[in-house]
Amino acid sequence: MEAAKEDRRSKRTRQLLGNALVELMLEKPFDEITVQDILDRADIGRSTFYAHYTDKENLLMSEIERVIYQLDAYTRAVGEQTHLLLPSLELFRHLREQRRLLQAFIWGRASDMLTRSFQGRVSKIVEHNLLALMGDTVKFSVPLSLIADFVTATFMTLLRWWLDDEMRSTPEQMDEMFQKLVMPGIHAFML
Amino acid sequence: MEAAKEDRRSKRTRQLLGNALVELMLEKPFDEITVQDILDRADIGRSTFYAHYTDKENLLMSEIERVIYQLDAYTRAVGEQTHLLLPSLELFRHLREQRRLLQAFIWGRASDMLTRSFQGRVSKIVEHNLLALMGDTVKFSVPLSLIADFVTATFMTLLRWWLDDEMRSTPEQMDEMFQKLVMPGIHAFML
DNA sequence: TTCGCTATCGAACACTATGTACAGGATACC
DNA sequence: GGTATCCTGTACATAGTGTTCGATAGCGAA
Repeated sequence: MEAAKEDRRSKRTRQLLGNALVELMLEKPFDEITVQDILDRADIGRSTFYAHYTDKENLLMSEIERVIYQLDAYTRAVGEQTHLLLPSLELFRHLREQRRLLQAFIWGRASDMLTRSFQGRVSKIVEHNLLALMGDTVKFSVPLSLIADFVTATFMTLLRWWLDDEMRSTPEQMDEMFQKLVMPGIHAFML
Repeated sequence: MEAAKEDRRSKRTRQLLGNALVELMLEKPFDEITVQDILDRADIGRSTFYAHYTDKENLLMSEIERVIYQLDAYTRAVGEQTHLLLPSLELFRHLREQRRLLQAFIWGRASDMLTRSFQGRVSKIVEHNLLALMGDTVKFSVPLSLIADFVTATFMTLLRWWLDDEMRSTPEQMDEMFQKLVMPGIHAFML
């Protein structure tokens, strides 16, 4: 929406730094990675790094935001489907393309930060769809936020399991498992 | 079972350091806590710290292990109850007593490490009970490890939600929610 | 192509935290 | 009371962080 004009050099630098971090996170945990490591890998000068980011953490966050943004754009492109709590099939399909990136976060022990952002985003979708889905006719005997957390956590669990299993299952199979695990539990709380 | 004889001084030192860390984690995230902070809070000399622990992380881990150990001892005392996947009611009761400690881990952003250890321990219980519960008569259409992960993740989600909600619900209510959320989903995968 | 602007470079620097070493004093154990 | 063990305080080497600045190179617009 803004920053339409970014200097080629800046863009290049940011990309190099981001890629370097991801590569390194495939090799060792995030907090064992030093700024110097990133600099060497990206072949970028020290002062340049600090011209773009305040921190290692700052760089990590900006990478996370990129993932979330793409995920967001994707779900928006897919359109609203209020017949489901989550467009889970589409999400699994989309995330399969991001395997390398997701793996980096998990190997790099930065999965909790990813999960946190993820959780925030996915929870919103779930709450929104939950409301739209049932108008005012259906109520729950527990807080919506808890339902949303449950749905999200299950999704994340499946995602992690999928990655550990080297993504052998198809997105369709993952989606089926997800629906089967999650929906019956939720129905138990409808009034 | 071993190390029955530990010098009073050592024990005291370890306790002071552990408590100091927990106190500090109630105030700020773990990786913003410096060894010096811990030393000041515990009023312990620098070299003494390194005589006991190699690291900040090392100290954290030993605190986590203490929690897990207690949890383990508790569930063992409660006895095996194979009519359930998890002695969840007992766990909720037990964990209510540990509120301060749990809160420290969550506020201190060290919840992922706690969760990891927790997950490992709880998953074993679940897998064990799952097998004992159904002998060879019942099979699942998905790997047991996935079921275990699902159960554990849901438990952890409820636990986190409970803490965020300042533990307003009773252990009994928590247990009921847990059972309702988890069991229907699992039945869907029984063959 | 030229010109002005901005990003990058690299080296130097101050600062903070880490982990180690050691000698002298205190405390626990038997 | 004697001895082993732990604690203390200081000093030090090392490593990583974040900043500064003058020089250089690359960009984009006229």
